[in-house]
Amino acid sequence: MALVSKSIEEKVVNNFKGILEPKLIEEVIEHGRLHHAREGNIMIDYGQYMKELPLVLNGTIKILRKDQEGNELFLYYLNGGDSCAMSMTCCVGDKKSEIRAVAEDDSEIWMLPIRYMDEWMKYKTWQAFVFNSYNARFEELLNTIDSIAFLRMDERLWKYLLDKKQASASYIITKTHQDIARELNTSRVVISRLLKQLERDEKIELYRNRIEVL
DNA sequence: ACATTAAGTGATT
DNA sequence: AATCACTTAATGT
Repeated sequence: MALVSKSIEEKVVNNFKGILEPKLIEEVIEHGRLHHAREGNIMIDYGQYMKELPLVLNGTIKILRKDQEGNELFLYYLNGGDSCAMSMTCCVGDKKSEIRAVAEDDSEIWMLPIRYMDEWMKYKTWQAFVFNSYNARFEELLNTIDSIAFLRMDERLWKYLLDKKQASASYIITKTHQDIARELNTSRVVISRLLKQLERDEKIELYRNRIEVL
């Protein structure tokens, strides 16, 4: 236990020091377990009950929801140091998940049994963490809503590329036009055309299965 | 060499 | 912005 978990503990500490008080971090380490998600793994699915609260250590988790017609709609990304506000509500209210969480890259997640959600409210830093998680997600959601409601597709696409670049900390995005089209709920042809235009504007470079943001 | 899949494009709505 | 119909390019077998 000692040798193997040492580095894992360090990861937890690194992600949450300054956010959670030392005493609480000890508890977080003691009661959680490491979950290693491979790229493409569905971690939480629609209608599933939440029994653990995920704290993302590294990697990127993509949060999606399904609309009436069954189209998948991208909501936001979770990165290291983030938690999922949706699962916080679900835990407290014993509700089913409204969202699907998919690992965008290989990711490490620290899973905490939900019963500690309540117990740890005695920690001021935990209260703040929960509150801030809500706030951050809420703001991201507003941004996403704005972009759907008010931005034209070319702006949405550009924003998507920048988001994606940010989330993966890389200029290279390995996705097909079809993949992107699905996430933005449009057709591949439209994405191809807009990407071509972005390339003409020298904002990106296009290759097969790969886009480089300049 | 051939098949399959990704991407590019004009025309139409 | 969506769809169709078709072409071209890249990749796998």
